[in-house]
Amino acid sequence: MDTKSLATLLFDASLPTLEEISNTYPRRNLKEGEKVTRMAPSPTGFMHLGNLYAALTSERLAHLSGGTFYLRIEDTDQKREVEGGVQAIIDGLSHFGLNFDEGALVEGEKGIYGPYRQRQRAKIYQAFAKDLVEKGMAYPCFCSEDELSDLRARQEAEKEDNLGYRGKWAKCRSLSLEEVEERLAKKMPWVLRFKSEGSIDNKFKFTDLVKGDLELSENDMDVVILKSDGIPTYHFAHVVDDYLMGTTHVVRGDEWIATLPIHLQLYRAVGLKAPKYMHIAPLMKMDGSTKRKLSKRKDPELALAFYKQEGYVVNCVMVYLMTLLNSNFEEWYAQNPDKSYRDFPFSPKKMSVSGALFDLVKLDDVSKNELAKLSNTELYALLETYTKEFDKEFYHIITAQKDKVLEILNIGRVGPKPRKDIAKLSEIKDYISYFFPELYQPDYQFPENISEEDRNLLITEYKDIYDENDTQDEWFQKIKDLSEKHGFTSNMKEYKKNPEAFKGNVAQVSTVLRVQICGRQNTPDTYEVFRVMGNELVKARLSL
RNA sequence: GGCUCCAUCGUCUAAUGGUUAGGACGCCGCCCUCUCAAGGCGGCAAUAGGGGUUCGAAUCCCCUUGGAGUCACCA
Repeated sequence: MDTKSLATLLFDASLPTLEEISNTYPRRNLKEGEKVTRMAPSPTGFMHLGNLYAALTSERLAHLSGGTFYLRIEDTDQKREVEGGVQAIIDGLSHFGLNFDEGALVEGEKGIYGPYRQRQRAKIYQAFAKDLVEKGMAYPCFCSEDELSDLRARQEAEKEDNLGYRGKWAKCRSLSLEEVEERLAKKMPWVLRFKSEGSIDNKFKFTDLVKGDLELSENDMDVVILKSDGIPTYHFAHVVDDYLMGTTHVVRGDEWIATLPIHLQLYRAVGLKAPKYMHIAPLMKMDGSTKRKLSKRKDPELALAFYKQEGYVVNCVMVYLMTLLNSNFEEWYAQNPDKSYRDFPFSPKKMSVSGALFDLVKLDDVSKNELAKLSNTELYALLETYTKEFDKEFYHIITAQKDKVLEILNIGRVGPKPRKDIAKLSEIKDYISYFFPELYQPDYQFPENISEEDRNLLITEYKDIYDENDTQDEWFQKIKDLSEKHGFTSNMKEYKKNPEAFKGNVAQVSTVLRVQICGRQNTPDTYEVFRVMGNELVKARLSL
């Protein structure tokens, strides 16, 4: 077979030479230990927590080493592409604080290793493919979809363990130059297949930075490297791009381990050095009684957009993801509560080899702790941004009374043990609604052991004695006095010993006042609440 | 089904052949307390099963079972 002629037959003469290509893509000049990683999504317009998790791993690895994190768009499958998909990816990640040093932008791109959109790199892949054809390592295949499914059917009938276009089944392997010419003349569509010399019986060892030592079989399938539209498959594009763009560490989901032998084989064939690999375990989710990896199609509630909409604060989500990423992060963070997750000495060695279940309850706990660290002004700023996008009504209310809202958010926030009762921004509206007449929806559930008569008496008398200038001690003394006056003890210990001796206790009296004024049974410290609420509103709500 | 990987409380995990199998979340109880949240103290809760190797196994080996992933002109 005259492979040079075959190559000329198949490819445009205007393709750049490999030398020209390597001149356009200089090797990166990296310092010792400096890493270059990338995120390489297909622009399907949908990102979920699992994508963010993988992106965070890549980003941390690069930036902790002083290296580069870039974005490459894998748009080789036009069918799956969604309008605005690139925008969704970039917006999603930048919302969560992950920024790219180079690569695709919504419009255009930055960096000298572009284009960063694979479809625009068609000629580059074709040049490498042509070279493989010339070397006799790739060949055109004219098999139709029907022929391929026939092939699979025959293999299954023969109880073949390894299905696929390989060895003796690869009939286009043996096409002569004339036969190829003839089919080309008939305008038959073709794909380019890599001619595998590997054998499934040959095992080799491979060291993955996360998974450790793996024993894999050589690939023996003649995989498609260029599709009939001249665009490469993932396998080929990955090999070419990650070399040319100088990726040092490929971080990707462990579903790629199965095809790793293909990639290593292709690297050898094109004569380029393979990067290091980190195959990370995917985030899992409970589906009925079994767990499975997060899916774009099945788990819309895990979309990044969903978390934003729910008001999960970026830093909280990131801290939670870090706890999943490195088992020793939590301990480190507990000892360094004032540091950013970005300061954590993340290590691939500490990554889990099997997939972790995504735990919303734990995320809430992490979030409450994080939000408790914020000042009232910081929390207000987050709330303002959030409500502006997702709750216009509330946005107008809080911006019109910003000082009041700041005071409300400050209740129980200062001091060594700040309240931890907010997990996400969407909860704040209900949490503080009773301060605002326009949101107030009282639910009057009074203590059942206090008669309506006593209750009304307590409320009416309290209205007369409440003074917003009282200190906390004076304030509470008044409530105690009021309680005692009507037969409710202010001594909780006494009450516990002998509840029958009293009508009730001061806690119940306080609850009456809380419910009457706040319209609910649970609030922060009512002294603070009443004070922030203001004399006028407190007195108004005490008016029966 | 073939191949690859994985297996410690419900969940995330620690324990590099010698620990009383540790922590965190959740749950339960008690304390504190004007309610709630927080906080403090305590409790429930795990080495999938079976064989080896060894003075000694969660840890090393084998088998079984279970789980995940993958077998496209998708990535």
